[in-house]
Amino acid sequence: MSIKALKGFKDIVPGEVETWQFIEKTARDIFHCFDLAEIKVPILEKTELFTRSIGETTDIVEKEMYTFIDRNGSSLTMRPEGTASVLRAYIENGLLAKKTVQKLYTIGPMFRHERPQKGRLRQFHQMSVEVLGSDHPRVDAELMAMAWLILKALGLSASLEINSLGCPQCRPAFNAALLDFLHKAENLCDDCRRRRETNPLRVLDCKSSHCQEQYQHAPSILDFLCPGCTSHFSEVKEGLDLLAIPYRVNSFMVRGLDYYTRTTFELVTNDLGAQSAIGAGGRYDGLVKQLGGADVPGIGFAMGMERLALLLEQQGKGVAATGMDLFVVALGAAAQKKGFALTHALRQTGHTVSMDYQDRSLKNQMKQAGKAAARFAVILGDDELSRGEAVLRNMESSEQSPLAIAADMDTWAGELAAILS
RNA sequence: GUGGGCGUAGCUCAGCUGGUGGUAGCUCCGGAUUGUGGCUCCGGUGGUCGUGGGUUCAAGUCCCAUCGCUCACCCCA
Repeated sequence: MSIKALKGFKDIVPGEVETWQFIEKTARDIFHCFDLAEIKVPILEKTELFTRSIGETTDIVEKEMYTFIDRNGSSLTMRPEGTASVLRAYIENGLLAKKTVQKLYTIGPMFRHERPQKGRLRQFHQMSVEVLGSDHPRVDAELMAMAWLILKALGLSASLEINSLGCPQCRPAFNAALLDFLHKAENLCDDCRRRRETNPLRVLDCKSSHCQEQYQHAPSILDFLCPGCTSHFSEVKEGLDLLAIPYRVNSFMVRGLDYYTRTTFELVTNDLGAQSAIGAGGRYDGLVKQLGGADVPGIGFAMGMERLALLLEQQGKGVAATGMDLFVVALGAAAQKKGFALTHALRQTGHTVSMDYQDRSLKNQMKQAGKAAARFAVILGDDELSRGEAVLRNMESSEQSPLAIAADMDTWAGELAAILS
């Protein structure tokens, strides 16, 4: 039995990778428009970084992390999300001192040891954005607008749901009211009874229609927000209105990580099976300080690249590989040598060129040229060579014309390059 | 961690109440066209039926185990 990739780990092969490149390029272009800078951070960190930021009692930390003991005895973890690493880098590199508001993005793999299913892998990829140094509500609105633009540029649509989780000042009162409500509620499902004790906020997210019915009368976090959080939230909404970004307030929306404060949001779709979120994020004003940095507010979000790629493929918007400019068809030993040199010379002019080295039949080489979606073919045979000529074939129109071979290879390549451009 | 579905050629799949693995489609290679791709036609390569046990005269088919994939729960991007 040959060795296979690990469960939940996938190869992204030619034919699929073009769609990924499209997603990444589209996002990078938009990130650039919003003046974000890229930051590349390690995928391996000390375990403590994640337990401190994500929260000890979250599912991620409790049962999903790829954690192992290093040779020197320290506990390391493959990052399950991007924010913690980026904030660590932000603090460690003193980026605060270089710019009061840092807008950063990073793209790369994340690791969570879950059971794989549609749109969910153990190694998955996110494009994530962090804006550090401002708690202005327009930053929140701008970030959501940016996520919205990326989806739009990809030709996808999703609905934006927003909520506010309040701050350490106002959330305790809500938690108390919620707990009180939940303990009075009757006939909660088993999951909700369990969650009521572990993470009361999560209960509101229950999918059981019976539970949801009861939660219609649950206290809303929005009624408990302190004046500061209330006005912040309404300014976020005003910001979205100013940019004409449609959204829906979902006071039941909760996030899976402990560090969120105030604004949270999700971009949701119905087209991904059980998975609905293609992007999500929120504000985390206390987190930088909690990780040992200055008291700097921040907000971020991440988009799941597998999910974006899945949606694009599903909607027939996948991206095909681009064809090559020229395929060199060579017949016979002398022509092979000439073609080999021509191929190299043309590549140096910036064109995509290929040829076959197996000395296959003309028919076969033409077939390869067609399959590679080459725009042109140059046919080099012994007859032509002896006359100092080759044949240039336009693969789409099937028109052919003789092509004089210049004595100097670079000259010839230059002439051909001009035709290709 | 829990539950459902599925493992037959490189890919997509037929294969009935057990009775010799399919002229199956696509791909690949060759030919029709002695030097011209796509379309068509013809031929060819390609299989430990996931693995290991069991039942049987006989197992791709039935039973058990195991591994893998997949969907869903939980949770999440």
